Amino acid sequence: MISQYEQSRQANIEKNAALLKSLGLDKPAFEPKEVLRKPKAVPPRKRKQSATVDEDDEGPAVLEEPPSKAQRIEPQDLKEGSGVRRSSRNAGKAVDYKGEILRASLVPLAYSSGVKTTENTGPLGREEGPRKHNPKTYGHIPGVAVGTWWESRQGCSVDAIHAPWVGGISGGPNGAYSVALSGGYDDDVDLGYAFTYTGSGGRDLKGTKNAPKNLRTAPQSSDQSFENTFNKMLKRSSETKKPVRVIRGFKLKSKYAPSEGYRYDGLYTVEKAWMEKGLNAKGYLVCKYAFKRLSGQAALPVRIVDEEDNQDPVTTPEATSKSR
DNA sequence: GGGCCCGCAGGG
DNA sequence: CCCTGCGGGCCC
Repeated sequence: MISQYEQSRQANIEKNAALLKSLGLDKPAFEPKEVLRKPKAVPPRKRKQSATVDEDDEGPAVLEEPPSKAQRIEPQDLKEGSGVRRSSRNAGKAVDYKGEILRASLVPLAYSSGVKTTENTGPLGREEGPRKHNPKTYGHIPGVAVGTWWESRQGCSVDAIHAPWVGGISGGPNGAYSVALSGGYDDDVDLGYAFTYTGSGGRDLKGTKNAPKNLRTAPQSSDQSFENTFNKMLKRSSETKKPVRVIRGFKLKSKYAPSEGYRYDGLYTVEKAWMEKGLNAKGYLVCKYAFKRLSGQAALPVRIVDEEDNQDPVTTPEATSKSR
């Protein structure tokens, strides 16, 4: 039987999906010529028109794509790995179990997740060190290709793709610079080329005086609003239509989520901002946004969860079996 | 698995 | 300085 939570979730997902459809975002606005079979000379023109880097345009962001065939990963590997997706910072920690299998099949995993380049490794060969670029800019970051993958949010920050280590939204007066999709809200819909996103705020991070929490994330405990700094920035994005960098994380429940770590998925615009009842016990209001992927970017890798079921609103295997 | 605490980057 | 936030490590 279906839990109450799951029921509400499905209902919200349907509403979000309907909204995307009403905006014409239920299917790609373009035929993914991105799915290049053979790397016949990448048309140099298309990068210029849409995936444009705002104002400054030094070093056209590399839009080269990872080998497309490598998008598949062994289904059994994925299954094995699904229990140990904890961002793989297992160094020095019990390394036994399935983690090793993950490690062993690093190549297909890397492709499914994105590509790790030398550009995003710090001086120690890790995801740390000083920034070379300013994250407070709109559009691509020079030298960071769509599909670039990091083990943790720190790497995204160092490479100026998404500055905050925790926060989902980064931005300024003319709109958001970047957002992170990391499964914080279970009723967001992800179609890859479009998705719905939930704003921030309305969570009780500090607890009470007697029971201080000092958390970084927490359940919804009040309404969100567009007065919230970050929600305001995203709303602004829907007006200015400035491109927003998007990263997807391993916690996201979507077939477009990397199996581990975080991946840069390129530029999107915010097509609409609205409010609705969120997925929480009291039905607190949340700010929602519809994102649309700009054309002419490298194809998104797709997780093969099941040979059959590769439908759109994907729930992870464990999510379906678990009730709340 | 869940709970807790922490550093950190950003915005005001 | 203050506050926040779709992390992450650790301990149980």
